Amino acid sequence: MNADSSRAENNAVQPVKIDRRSLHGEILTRLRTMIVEGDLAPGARINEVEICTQFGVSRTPLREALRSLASEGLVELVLSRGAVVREFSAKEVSDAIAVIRNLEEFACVSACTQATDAAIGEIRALHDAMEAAYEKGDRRHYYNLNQEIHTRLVDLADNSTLSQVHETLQASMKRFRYAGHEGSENWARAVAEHRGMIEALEARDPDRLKAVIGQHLGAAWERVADMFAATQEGAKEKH
Amino acid sequence: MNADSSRAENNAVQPVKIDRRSLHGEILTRLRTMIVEGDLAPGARINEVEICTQFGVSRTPLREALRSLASEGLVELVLSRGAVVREFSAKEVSDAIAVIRNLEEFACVSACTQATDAAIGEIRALHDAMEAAYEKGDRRHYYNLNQEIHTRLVDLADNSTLSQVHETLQASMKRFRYAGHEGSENWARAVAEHRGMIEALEARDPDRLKAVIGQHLGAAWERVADMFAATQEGAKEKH
DNA sequence: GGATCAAATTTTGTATGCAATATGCATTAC
DNA sequence: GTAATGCATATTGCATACAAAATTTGATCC
Repeated sequence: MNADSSRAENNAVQPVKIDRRSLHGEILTRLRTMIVEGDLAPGARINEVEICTQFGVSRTPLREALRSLASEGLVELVLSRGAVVREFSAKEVSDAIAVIRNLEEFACVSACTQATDAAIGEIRALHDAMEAAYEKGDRRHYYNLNQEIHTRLVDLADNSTLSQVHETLQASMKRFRYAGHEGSENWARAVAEHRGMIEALEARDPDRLKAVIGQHLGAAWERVADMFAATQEGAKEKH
Repeated sequence: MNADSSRAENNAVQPVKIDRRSLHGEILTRLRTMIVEGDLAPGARINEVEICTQFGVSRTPLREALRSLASEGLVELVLSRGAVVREFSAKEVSDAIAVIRNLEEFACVSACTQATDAAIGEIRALHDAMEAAYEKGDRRHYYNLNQEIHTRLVDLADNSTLSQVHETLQASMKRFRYAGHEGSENWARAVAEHRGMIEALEARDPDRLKAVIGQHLGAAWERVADMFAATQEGAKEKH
């Protein structure tokens, strides 16, 4: 493959840096993914030794990663009882989505005025890839591209604080985004909204972009609200 | 009711709720204060054993606290080189203040529509106390009340995510807020702006409140920008 | 059968120990 | 005098050890 030759070229120009990642950083990433993707159920207690043996590390770096996750709001720390995967109430999800929406709307203005054509082109490419994933019914790929598009859009505003806060919140809400796309008509609508987004961005029309994004995330919450309502009925039945 | 009196009695009889705080939580709070108030200089490396002996604890809970601070953005972790107090460039401060401003403007609408009179009254009381501190020239007290007012204003929106993100960002920028009030005319202007804020809030006029807050935080950045410019000249002289 | 309570077990929180990496310093070569 | 090299020290990252707290178990009583 080409990869080899290009790697060789890179070697000549820029000698390969040795990957030096810390264990707690690695664990942090893996745990975050596990929580966000639902491998660890909300409300579940995290048993340290269990995860440790699973990951093949000691408790020290794991605990360090758990503190970071607590700061991110993905787990709660209870004294003498360890870490618990955070549960979100309907209101908490609604509130978080409202903040995400506000941040994305805020990003619109700078994005439309100061983004380069190249950067917008990249997002368009991601969007097209996402539509392709939708056509194929490849949910996982679709979700990742969807998330990436929102991240990139915010990045266009060139505000590191904004990007970072948005990224953290988006990650903590990923679970619910997934849920909000259940049902083919919901999914179709979400794709259509996204198409409107990319078009408004290409037109560099901040007001239109704001409106589309606002609608998109407003609708996202409604879809999730339905899910919460359904879940609560299930809970009632249990009672 | 009995509950009240017995609670009061309990307070007398059981003065101290047995300290059930974790060490790392305690350390986290103390370190955060030290960084935010400038006891630890930006760019300074944090020597673990030094802080440990100072606090009388072992390295484990300290390191856990450092991970949390890293997630909050107050320190940076460099592999094999430990934690460094985060330095903010002028752009980073500007960006962060812009996000804070956006969040506070977002809070205005809900605050004006759904806050109770009592809650607004409490903020008015804080404001009056802050003005008193200003008259007395009590900077420390003034700053704390100032910060508290912004926190409470955001809390009025009753959005826990919003409150939490705002609190974290505000804390990380506290240092610069302090700096922005240097010079008596700057200080006086800031107080006047705050007076406009509380009046708009009492009038429950979201648009006016938004405008005043926007102006207040816009001005805050300008004051800080001056400081950064001055600092850079100092740096140039060193060169 | 169910409730109660104490011992046994598990799990967490903190301290300490050890190996790997970084830093500072002296020595050498030029 | 300066740059480069090797060695001693300091500091970090992770693993382990141990004490305190929580949870489970099971024996006892009603």
